[in-house]
Amino acid sequence: MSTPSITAAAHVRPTSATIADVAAVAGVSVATVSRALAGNYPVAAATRERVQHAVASLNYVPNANARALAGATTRTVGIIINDVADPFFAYIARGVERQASADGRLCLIMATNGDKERELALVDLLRERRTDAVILVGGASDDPAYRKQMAARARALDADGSVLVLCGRPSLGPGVPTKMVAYDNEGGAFAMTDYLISQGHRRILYIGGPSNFSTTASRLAGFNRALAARGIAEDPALVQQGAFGRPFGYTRMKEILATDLDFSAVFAANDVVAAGVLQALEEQGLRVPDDVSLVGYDDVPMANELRPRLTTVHVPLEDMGREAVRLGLADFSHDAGASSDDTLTVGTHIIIRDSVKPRS
Amino acid sequence: MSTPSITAAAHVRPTSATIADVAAVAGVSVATVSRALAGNYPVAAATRERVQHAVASLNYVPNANARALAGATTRTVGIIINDVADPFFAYIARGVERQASADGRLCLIMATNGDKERELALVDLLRERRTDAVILVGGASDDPAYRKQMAARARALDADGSVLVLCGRPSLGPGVPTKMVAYDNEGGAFAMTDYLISQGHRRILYIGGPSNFSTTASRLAGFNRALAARGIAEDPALVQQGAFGRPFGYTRMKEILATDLDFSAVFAANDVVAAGVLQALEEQGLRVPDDVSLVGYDDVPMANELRPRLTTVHVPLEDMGREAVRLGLADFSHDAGASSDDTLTVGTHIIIRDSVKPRS
DNA sequence: AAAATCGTAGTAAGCGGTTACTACAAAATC
DNA sequence: GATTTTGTAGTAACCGCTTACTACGATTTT
Repeated sequence: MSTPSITAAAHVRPTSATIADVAAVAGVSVATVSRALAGNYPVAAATRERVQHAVASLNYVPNANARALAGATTRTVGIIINDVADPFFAYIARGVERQASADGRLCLIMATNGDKERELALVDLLRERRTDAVILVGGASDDPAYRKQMAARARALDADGSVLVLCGRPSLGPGVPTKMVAYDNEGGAFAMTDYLISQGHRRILYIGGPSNFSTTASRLAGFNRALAARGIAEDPALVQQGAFGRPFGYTRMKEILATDLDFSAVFAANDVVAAGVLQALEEQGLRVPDDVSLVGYDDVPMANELRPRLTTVHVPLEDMGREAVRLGLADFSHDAGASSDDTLTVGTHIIIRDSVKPRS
Repeated sequence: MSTPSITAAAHVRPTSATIADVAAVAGVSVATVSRALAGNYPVAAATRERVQHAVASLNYVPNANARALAGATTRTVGIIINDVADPFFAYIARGVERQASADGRLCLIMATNGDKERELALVDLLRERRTDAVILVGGASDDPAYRKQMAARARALDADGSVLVLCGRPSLGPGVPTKMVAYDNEGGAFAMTDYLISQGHRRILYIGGPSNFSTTASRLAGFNRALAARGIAEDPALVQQGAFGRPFGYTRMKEILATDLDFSAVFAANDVVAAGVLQALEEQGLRVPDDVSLVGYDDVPMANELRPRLTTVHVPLEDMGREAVRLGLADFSHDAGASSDDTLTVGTHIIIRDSVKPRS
């Protein structure tokens, strides 16, 4: 780097100017510097100016770690998602970052890649950081052992004066101290399925999403409820679970096309799966929507770039992220007494584009 | 939350167990607890076990802020990007998160939304946090005042024992202590332009990217060099700068189509702009690639979902993020003496898909 | 003019860790 | 048996800030 040390010099970690240095230069006490900078205590104008000069001349910035240790907050929120580059998570993360930033917070982000053990470990890492809130995003496993462990962490965070916010995932059970921002997975799936049925489709293939995963379960529940409401029997062959992700949609659709399964529409568990399904269909010479209708879920930007443009369920991802932060920081807000609600549900609605046609 | 306080109770900030609590429970000194946990100093097996029991029973996790204050590192890297949800940045961020995580670091992420004042402020915020490295991603303004200010921050970070890593943006000048991971913008644009020319295109419209922005400048330079190499004169009317982003591509293309400008191919400054251009072309009844050829830059996943699938320049975004972290943490690695190189350039190459046809 | 009030600034006790230095049995060496 | 070495563990001094408490000259009040 810029300052090559003399060969014989012992390794000395370079350190920045401290508040004591500023105090020395300004000729005041450290308390005065702290106050001049914080502005929460009267300091004479002339003194304040001397301090500011010293700060500038030393290129001083306060040490946030020391500040966090002495003060009451780290001014940080943590967010745990599946994958930083997956648009579903990225849009929620954008909302989190924007709201956190608006609240003067910085944002620690980390990815689990779908590994629930790792998720637990990451929550612990965030607990070490003493973040003001930790936000857990996206569907969760329903494994009881895992749920128990996560509940324990929720209690620990609560005891530490932090909050665990669940964003788009189910409750950890009654009495477990968490806040939640939920969205209507079941209702969105119901509405979409009902729409497909209204277009004359009766054999609808539901594809994607891990089984025993909260998001999948809700969407599937809405799907089945819509079927039942219209008096259509469930057919296990028409429900193909497995994973989220484009490759899954592509591969599983290919496999199905190799069988003689009969269906006129496909409900993909999310838009990304739908993209994979679309490719498989295309490669088989099947046209969407003329030969088969296709819908997705989430309404990520890609849905609008696919051809045909994908009919899907809109989920206000960025808003969810914002709300998660609001909920998490509610205790820090001005009127600390005001008890905000602990859970908030955002709505979903279907967006009709070009990928569905009435069954001929 | 879970433990509603009794109405009259004074507000007491809940605090977590400390190392002193653990020491008391285990019946040892705090030093012993610290050592048992760090494992960098011999502790009798029996003692270690008592400590571990105490830790478990108290649900103790060490306070990372205190640790950072007393120790030498925060085990954190900071990354500053334009937009969390933009795939270009999201993929780089994914690389950063993954490598940081592999190195036992957490990742502070923040977005500038393209505001360079904000970018400067964010670097200061990161300096306060004493992160091990701060990574600045994406093209930068060439405004001299801005560059001067950023250079000052690079020096400050260096003096603090941190590093400023520039990822995909030009140097701040000789002597400014930074590390860099660069990619060959100029070369990629040259190769792509040359390819278009080889397909018979001579009037190529270059569209998108802010002027006086490093990324645009390099891509445009490659574009012009390819033209020159083939003896084609530059035509100012064929260079349409302005911004990145889908809306810009759409709007500007619409405007151009309202004129009688002649061109047979469009080189969009990036894939997202290309998506907007594609829509404008479509709406005008122009078919790609039959009526006009279209190419992009970056090779984000969306490029492969467009129809026609977009021919574009591949940039190894995730790798760039990983390398930025490697470079930034190089001083922390095992053999601290080994001076790794301060700058690294990753290659780009063109990906031929379906959006270009030879000019008829 | 004495007393009370006000505006400013300093002193020092934490916050929760790490680690250099010291202490002291038990084991090894002479 | 006396001395040195070794293995463990304790003491206490930081790291860089915030803030309760104290101090004190200048105004006001009585």
